Amino acid sequence: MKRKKKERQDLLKVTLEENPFMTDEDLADQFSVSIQTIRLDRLELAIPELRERIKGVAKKQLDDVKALSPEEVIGEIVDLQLDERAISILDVRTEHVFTRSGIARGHHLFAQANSLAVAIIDDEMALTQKATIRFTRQVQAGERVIAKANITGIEKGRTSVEVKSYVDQELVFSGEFVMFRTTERETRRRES
Amino acid sequence: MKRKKKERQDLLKVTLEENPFMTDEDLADQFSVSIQTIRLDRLELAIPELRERIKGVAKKQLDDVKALSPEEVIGEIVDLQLDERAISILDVRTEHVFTRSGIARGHHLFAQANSLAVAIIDDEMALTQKATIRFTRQVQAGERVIAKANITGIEKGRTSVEVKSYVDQELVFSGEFVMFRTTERETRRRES
DNA sequence: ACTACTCTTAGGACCTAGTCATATATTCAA
DNA sequence: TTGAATATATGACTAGGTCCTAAGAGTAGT
Repeated sequence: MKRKKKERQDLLKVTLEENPFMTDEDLADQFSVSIQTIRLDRLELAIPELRERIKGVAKKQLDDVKALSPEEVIGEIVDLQLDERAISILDVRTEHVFTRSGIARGHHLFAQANSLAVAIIDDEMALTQKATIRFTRQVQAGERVIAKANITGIEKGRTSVEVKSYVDQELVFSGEFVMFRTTERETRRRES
Repeated sequence: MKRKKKERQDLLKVTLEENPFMTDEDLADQFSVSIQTIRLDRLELAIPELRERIKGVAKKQLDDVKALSPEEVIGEIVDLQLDERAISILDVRTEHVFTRSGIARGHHLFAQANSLAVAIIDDEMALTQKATIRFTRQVQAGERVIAKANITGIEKGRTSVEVKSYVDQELVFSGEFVMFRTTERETRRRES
């Protein structure tokens, strides 16, 4: 019965995915096999023991606290022509998506676009003043989003940037950003 | 030396808060006392052992994922009337701001507003389809942003949400979100 | 100086949820 | 029926604790 083992292991995998807190004993009970069999299964599937499992989950949790954006830019900038155009890449991973649907949360796509709009500005500082955005297609985990920004207009203190994001040539996001720029003569130096 | 013990225990507490992964042995080394002393300290402070600690952290993580609201949302929701209004609070900290200027990056304010717009929807799933946003005032680290969302219109499959964010009564952000909603008749149940 | 007290350290028995290695039993398919 | 795959059993060992008892160290009051 080759199928029996395979079946059990598949089930074991998903079972532990949605409830990592089960001991080998619990699992043995559930699948009506011996503890040793469960251990062998885990070994074959390279699933760590309970303690390591929950340690992993806990570590992730702690990382998530920092989450959203330690770096200055969301996504990796691969091309940058100041005051002209810029391109960045964002690999959508599980932490970017809704757990239920697997669809990327809007604010990550926005964050990528917004970061790019900031980066493209050739000035000391750039802030988003206004934006009109459109999410045209859902993005799943595992997909790579390429955002392309272009300057569409420069007036004194104000710059318009258009950002279009694609997954495989397909438009998933577009936005029109109005950026505010200053030349570092802002109200600064307020130590308190 | 009554202070010595108290001091150590206080330190122990904060140490474990920011790094729950330390064993008693690690802690004993750090404080140059015996393991037994650490155990006594934990006992007095009612701090559980390593395994229970990380189990707690991990459980929280998993709950958050399941709960859909708390951690899926940027900012803490303090009021929620489904399909009516919602309020969330975001404390802007150093990781949210540009290191140069100390001004909050737009996408965090957007993320808070977007999250709130998602949370307010009384349906299985909600996605942002379109948004027009405006950053009306810069937000510094240390400030508390209160976002208020109101439903402004519901049609079948589409809901308009208005979000206004304030720091001390002062408007810092406003946005008009068009949300897409579905009722969980998604492709699910694929055992393989 | 002696006692009283808190604090600290030490030791042993036990626990859980494993590890690894070895041996035996069961099952199935050729 | 025999051999390979699969399953189970057993024993020795581990980390990171628990709980309990006992004893030493430091300090204060009388």
